Amino acid sequence: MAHIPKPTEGRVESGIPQVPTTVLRIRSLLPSLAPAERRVAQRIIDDPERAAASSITQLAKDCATSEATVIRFCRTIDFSGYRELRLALATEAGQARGARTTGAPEPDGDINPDDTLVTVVQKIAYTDARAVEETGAALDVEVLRTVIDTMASARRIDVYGVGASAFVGADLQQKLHRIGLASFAWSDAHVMLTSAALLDERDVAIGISHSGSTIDTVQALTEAGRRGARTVAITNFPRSAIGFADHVLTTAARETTFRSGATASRLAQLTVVDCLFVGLAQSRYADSRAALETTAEAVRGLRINDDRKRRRGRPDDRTTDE
Amino acid sequence: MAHIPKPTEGRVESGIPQVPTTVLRIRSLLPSLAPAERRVAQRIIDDPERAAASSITQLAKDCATSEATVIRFCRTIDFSGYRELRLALATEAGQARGARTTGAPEPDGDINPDDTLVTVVQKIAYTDARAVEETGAALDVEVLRTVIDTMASARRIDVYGVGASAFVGADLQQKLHRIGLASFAWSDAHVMLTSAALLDERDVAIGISHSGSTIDTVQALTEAGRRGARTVAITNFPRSAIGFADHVLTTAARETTFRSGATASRLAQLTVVDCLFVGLAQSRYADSRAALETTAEAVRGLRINDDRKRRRGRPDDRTTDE
DNA sequence: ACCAAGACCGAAAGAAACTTTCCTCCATGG
DNA sequence: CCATGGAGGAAAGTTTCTTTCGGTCTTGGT
Repeated sequence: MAHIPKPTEGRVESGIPQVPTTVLRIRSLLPSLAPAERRVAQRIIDDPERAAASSITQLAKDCATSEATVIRFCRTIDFSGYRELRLALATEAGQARGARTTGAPEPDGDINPDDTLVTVVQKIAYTDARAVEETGAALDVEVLRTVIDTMASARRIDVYGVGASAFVGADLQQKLHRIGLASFAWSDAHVMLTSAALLDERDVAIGISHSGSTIDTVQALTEAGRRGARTVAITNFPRSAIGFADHVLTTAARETTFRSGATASRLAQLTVVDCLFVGLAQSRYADSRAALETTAEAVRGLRINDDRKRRRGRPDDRTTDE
Repeated sequence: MAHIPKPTEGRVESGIPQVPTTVLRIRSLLPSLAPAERRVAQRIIDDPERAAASSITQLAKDCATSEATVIRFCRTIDFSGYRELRLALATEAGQARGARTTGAPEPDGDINPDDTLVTVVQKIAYTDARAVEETGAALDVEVLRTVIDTMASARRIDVYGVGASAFVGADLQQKLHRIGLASFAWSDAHVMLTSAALLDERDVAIGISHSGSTIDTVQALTEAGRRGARTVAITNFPRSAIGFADHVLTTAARETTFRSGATASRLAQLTVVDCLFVGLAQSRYADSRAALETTAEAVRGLRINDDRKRRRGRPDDRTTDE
């Protein structure tokens, strides 16, 4: 009989449509098998996943034959034994499953009132992840670099945002603070304006607005600009009112109808915040590292060491937040 | 302690890019493992495919431990034994391989001080997106459903979180409020406790902590439970101190060393918040719709209509936030 | 400091799964 | 009618997996 290569031998590593080579091989050898072995083969072809989950004893019984025959069968199709066959089957079953689900192209993203909860979770995770990914891909690194440089040397940094963007602003402020940059986050129209009025050429003001049209934020940023501060906008719509800023960092989130409640948008904004934060921390590495470690040390005592019956070792000491 | 689901139970089976849920589970339980078991876990995380191909004897030897420990490890992560774990790993390895051929090569996640800014942005977007995606894939929908039902009929909902998790809590509170659910978010230890003391059987308390060990949050949630309220935890480490909660929703974020500043973790938490929010909005469709529209209407006036020369019409009116 | 409780872990016995060996059965062709 | 050889199963042999048990090390409480 001509040599039929085993799955792991010289095989093309990446034909796009992955195929269950082992099952195919078995099928092609089917006619040349003895009756008892053929029963085994047939059963595996019928349901490889199930076969992978059975012990050799079980499989032999299912095929009304002996374990020895199964072993012989494994040898016939060029495996060293049952273990190896089983591993190959399990792997291929996984591939098949992966392909199956990957094939189902993602939903329109929009959520219907009668979607099942499983679908809802899938769609949310999908659109949220996409918002993050696309924001990263679309982010203008040159602008980012400029903003980072400007911030690194700023005397003071003001952050404006209302509604959901206020939380993003607060998050940014907290992070800046942790690496030793003086910054403030405001979400009250009056306070924003009064704070902006105190800025000058040495300062930076950052306005966060998904729509780019939030009056309070735009006004505060405008005021900051009038006072001479460098202005930065984080928005999904660079051509909106807030686009006048010196530097515009664009997010790429598409909110769907039902979820008009600022879901993907704030994740996209936070991604930008992460880029700012890490970029800054990196550009001021020595300072940041020290500051991060100091702050980490400070909150360490706020962790529970072992207050309940639980396996030893408290969760990673490294995480210093929340 | 709340039930921690096995890979095959009520869980979302398919974020687009297939996700290795077993490995994710192991990762989330890593900190709660004993030293010897942790070595085993680490080795599996490092190279699942190789682990799947090893016998228990081999694996034990590689980890410089006994086979008994490996078995114990399998039990800790809710497998019936080594065989089952091996099968799951083999299947996932297959999935990964199938996905790899189509997908892009993955960066190694960790950020070095001398990475270029472009690389930094790529890595951030990648890990952030992965955190969102994997959280969605690993989320236990049954638990989510229970939590949603409980919340929908609650008299009042308290949300606890400090540090970065405080912003997530505030975000959740804001969203709940928008669909007409009475809720409060606290981040001050004293206020948390006093608020928790006022809860009873009709109420729900939600504690948010990445590590699961933040003293303030855990104490407040404990107090709430003692008063009879239903308790919910959102954490990356279900076996941590906060795991006592009636219902545990697990996130799947891996913070990298440099970014120990709560980046991916809060995105993962927000993804869970989104699922809660949309799930609730959906289950109370009529009420939510009305409430959403009313609130949207209320903030509409806070948008700029056309205050400068700008191309298209103003961005989506539907987005009602920030 | 000392003891008790309990977590942790490996050695070894026991069970199950896998592999090899060997023997029987049976069809075939001289 | 008998040698021959392949198919297939029983059982012995080997490896892998699981359970049990006891020892060591912490930890928390006198």
